[in-house]
Amino acid sequence: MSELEEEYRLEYFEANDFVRRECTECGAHFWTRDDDRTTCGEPPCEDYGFIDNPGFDEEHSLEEMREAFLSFFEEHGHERIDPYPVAANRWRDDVLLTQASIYDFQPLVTSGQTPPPANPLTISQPCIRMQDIDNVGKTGRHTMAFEMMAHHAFNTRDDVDPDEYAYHGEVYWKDRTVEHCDEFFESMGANVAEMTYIEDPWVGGGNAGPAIEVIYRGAELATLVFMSMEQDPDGGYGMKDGNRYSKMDTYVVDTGYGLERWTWVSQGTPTVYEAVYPDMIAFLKDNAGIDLTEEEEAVVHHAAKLAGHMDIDEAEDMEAARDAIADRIGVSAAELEELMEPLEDIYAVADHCRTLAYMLGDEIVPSNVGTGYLARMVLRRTKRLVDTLGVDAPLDELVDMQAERLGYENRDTVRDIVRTEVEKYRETLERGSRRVEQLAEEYSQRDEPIPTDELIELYDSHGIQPDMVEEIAAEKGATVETPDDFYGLVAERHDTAGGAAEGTAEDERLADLPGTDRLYYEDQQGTEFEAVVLDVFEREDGYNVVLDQTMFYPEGGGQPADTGTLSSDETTAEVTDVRIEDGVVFHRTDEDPGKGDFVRGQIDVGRRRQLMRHHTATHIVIHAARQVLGDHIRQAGAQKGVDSSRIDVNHYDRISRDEVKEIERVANELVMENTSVTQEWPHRNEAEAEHGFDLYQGGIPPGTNIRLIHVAEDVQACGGTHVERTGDIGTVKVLSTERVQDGVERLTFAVGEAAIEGTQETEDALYEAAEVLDVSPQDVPETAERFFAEWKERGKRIEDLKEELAAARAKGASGHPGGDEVDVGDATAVVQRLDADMDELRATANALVEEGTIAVLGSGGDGVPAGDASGGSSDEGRESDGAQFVVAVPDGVNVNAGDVVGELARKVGGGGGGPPDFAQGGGPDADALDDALDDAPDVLRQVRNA
RNA sequence: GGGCUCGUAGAUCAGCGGUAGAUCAUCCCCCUGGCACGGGGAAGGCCGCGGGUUCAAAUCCCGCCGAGUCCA
Repeated sequence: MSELEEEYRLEYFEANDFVRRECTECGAHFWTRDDDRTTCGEPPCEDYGFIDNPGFDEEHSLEEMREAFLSFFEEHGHERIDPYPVAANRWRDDVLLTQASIYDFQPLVTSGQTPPPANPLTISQPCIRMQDIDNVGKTGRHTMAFEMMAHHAFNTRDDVDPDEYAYHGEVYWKDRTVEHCDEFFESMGANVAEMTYIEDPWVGGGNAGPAIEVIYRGAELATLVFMSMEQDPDGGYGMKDGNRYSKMDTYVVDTGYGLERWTWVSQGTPTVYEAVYPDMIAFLKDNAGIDLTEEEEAVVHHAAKLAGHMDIDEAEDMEAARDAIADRIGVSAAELEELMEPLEDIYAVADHCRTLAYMLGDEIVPSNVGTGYLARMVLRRTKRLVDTLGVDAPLDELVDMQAERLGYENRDTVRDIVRTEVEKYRETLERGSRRVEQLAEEYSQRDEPIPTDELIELYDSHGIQPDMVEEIAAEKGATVETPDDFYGLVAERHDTAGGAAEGTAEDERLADLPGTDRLYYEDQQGTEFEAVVLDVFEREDGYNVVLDQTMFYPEGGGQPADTGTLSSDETTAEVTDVRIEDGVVFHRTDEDPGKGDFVRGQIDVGRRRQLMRHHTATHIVIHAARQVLGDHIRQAGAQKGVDSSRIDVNHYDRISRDEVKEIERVANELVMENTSVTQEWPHRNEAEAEHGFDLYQGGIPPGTNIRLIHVAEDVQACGGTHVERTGDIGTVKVLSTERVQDGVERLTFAVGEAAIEGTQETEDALYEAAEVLDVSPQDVPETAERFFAEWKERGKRIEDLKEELAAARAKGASGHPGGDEVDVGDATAVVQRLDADMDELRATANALVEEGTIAVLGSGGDGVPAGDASGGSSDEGRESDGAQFVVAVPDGVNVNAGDVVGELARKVGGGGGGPPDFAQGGGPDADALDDALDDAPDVLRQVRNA
């Protein structure tokens, strides 16, 4: 059936008397030494056979197992490699977390562009698989964090050019891989006669190949993948994903041995967790006060054994599985649940804490983006579990237990981050529950369930899970119906089609061009050069010029392109932009310098110098930020400029003013030391071995050799141009900090002249403010504070006075002067023009109503003279800002104030309205104000009659 | 990177075009032998900032700043 069948006929199998069988249960093909075997051995075809019956010579801890594996492969010609971080986005941009050891070598090594750090190699790689999060603790075998033990060999076919790839020839392939695996497990004391090798072709990430699952006593101990094909519509192999594949020039041995699995198998405990985290589980049980009787212990043990070999990979099967298990043990499902749930939570907590230790230990900073978001999710979930269990140890302590076990050195920072995060979560929960309580009260009063869209809103915008809503709502007597497809509905809200980027096709002439010689690396200070024009491409707004060599730096690594000129004997062309594609540098010019001609290149020195200063300064600022804020500081993005540059760094808190000052101090210290800035091109594996992945602050360059820039003890892989000595930077000034995402802080800074200018600008603002206040700059804060306080006080005083004035006016008005008193049926009204602002009008109207009269007040302006005290604009006086009315009606008088205002406002070309007892309005035509007021008595009577 | 929500009194929030409010906290008074409670009153607001629309903006629209949250 499989087109790969031939691939599995290994000499090793033949030589060792293996037979190929088809599983009578699932139909899979497998290889075994046991002639009588009929099934493949993998659950559900067969039960776990190692629980209470350890599968190896002796019990081993995780540490012992790891060492046994690594030293076995060392003894068999492999070099032991240090693990990579779990944050895979440190060396690749297509994934967030390391999910397998092969991730360490994708895509540059597996494609042959970069040599592996050793060949063959063996490694113990910490991995995190978030997709298993719901199963952790429940199935007995799923963990989110695990170590993948592996041996890898990177091969190229003999018939390819030895120089085409970064490694050449075959190290070993399928036979040796299976042999190693077989021998390793035999050396651990496994009974190899019980082992089966299942044929299970592998497909993933555009690659594919034959693969073998290694099964022992029902447990999958290893997967041996032979990555050798790539997706190709015309390929000769059809794989299970429905695509066609063809053979590649490179072929890679990718093995994965689950360290936790075989530690478990060696111990034969009911669950993997008890084998892997015995200490932490004991601690948590003790802390949560879980003390089972012997009888209960027996039930749990029995249930765990059953759960282990039931196929419950999906969370929704969980309940059915639990029922079935309860049935088989002979207890009620409810009893079993009560017994099992706390234990499951404890298992999950232990696993999650290890996950967090990996993430935070590898310097992931919690945030609402990227890996930081994943870390936050895990942390919050763990916190919920810990609270449910009633464990009173703080979470940072629990995570620290794992961080200590894993040997991390930044444990204090990790604890600090956990504490900060827990506090943030507490605040979110508090905010959230207040919100839910309110909603719950509202809906319980109306006797309605809380609607689904409210639920979605609560989750999507406020991070509150439906089960939490249910809990709080129940307390308030409200009901909630969470739809089954809740998370689907949330996803729908996010369903917006993203536009696909359009690719641009380049001329085929391009392919023939040689890579441009880049003089800016040889001589970073150089500004003039001579070159031959190899080709010129006409573009809409100019020309793309390709030279044999250039000193122009193309945009890259956050450093903008150089500008300048290319001149021949006849013309001088302005270079406005420079780009690099596949090693070819394109100079965008306004004129055609002529193909085949000699040109003299001249780059804009001032611009370049400033860019170089900023680039070197970027390294210095990162370095300083690291020293001040902690080792977790890492560049999350950068943009250099002429006037200022910015870098984004991961940090779990806002950067305080004091920290900014300290960063400036440390940075400028480096500048004043005036140490030389050096570059080197070491082999990447040596560079990585010596400096680690922190080299790659600004992205991962391909190639065997990489360029390193040293500034004092700071080392970064970097393709940019730099000054010769740190003193050339002059000075570094941090202009501002902003929070660009949660967990990502942006530092904007300037160097050299730009730093001085930046400081001067700030000073100017201060001096101007000082001048306005007529005090010395030092006194500005205090004075501003005093003025602001006085200003507020005056505002209040004016309010009070207006009210007093209004009351006095009202009294006066009823004694006639200033206003006309009109009889409107059984009430009297005062109609009055009063050029004052709205507040004053309202106050007066209120005072009149107090006196028992209807108030109809009109204003043609606020009565304040045009302009202000400094009044310069007397040329036109002040344009009238229109007419305003306030109409107020006392209780019990049958006049609708809104109608009156509406009618009056219409006469001045505007509108108005308001409640029946107090309405406001106005219009632009102030000249018609008096006429409108004259008509007011009629309007009042009309409205009354209506 | 994208979506959504929120910035109003010291705190928590209501108001969502028409006179800025409630509760708690604060201060004063009453009740009591004293305290808690209770009752009465007062003080406390650039309604985040800046534009726009409108006769009128806390309220509608746009931009910025700040905070939160979900997804990749």
